[in-house]
Amino acid sequence: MTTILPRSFYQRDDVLAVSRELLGMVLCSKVDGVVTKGRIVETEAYRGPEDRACHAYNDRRTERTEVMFWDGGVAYVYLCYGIHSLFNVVTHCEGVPHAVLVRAIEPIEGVETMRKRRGREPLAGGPGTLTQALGITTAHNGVALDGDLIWIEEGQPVEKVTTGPRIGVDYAGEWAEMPWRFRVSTSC
DNA sequence: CCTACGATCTGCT
DNA sequence: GCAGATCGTAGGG
Repeated sequence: MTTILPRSFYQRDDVLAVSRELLGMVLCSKVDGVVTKGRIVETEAYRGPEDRACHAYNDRRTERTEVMFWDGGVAYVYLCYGIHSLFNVVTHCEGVPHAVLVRAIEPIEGVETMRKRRGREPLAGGPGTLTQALGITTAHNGVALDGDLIWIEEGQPVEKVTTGPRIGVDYAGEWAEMPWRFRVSTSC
């Protein structure tokens, strides 16, 4: 018996808590009739409008960032470097652009399909590779996370979490130093 | 309309 | 360790 995270999980006002608590949860997709799943092991929180590293910094509301302003519980998928689709979970309520970037997962189900989609290692150890493994593209931008395309299931509790600054946001000044990156600790 | 650049990955050194 | 790939956005003219 598996439990799918309800929209209320995402709609809370603390994006840092959601980011941390997503560790250990299971990100699932159904694409081309195939279900693939992976355990979330790394996330980053983005807290617009005050967070300069966030696309929606200073309430910048455009066609791309629009989804971040929606009510929590939908997917924000955008293209990075013209190549990679990056998957985020939108949190908080309508009008507040908070989101959590999923940076890495550990394959659980549909591993052969992931191998086929990727064609190389690592299977899903980065934000751009995990979307490829799960078949997630920008076509999924705005889809509900309690639907049957993309959803997140409750997983095993996480033992230990390490935090640190977010990756690739050096341009964001003091905001780049915020310890808003969360990882499942590999050490004992 | 036009141009600069990015929440990355890969292959080669 | 580093540069090139590659194209949708955003912002300025």
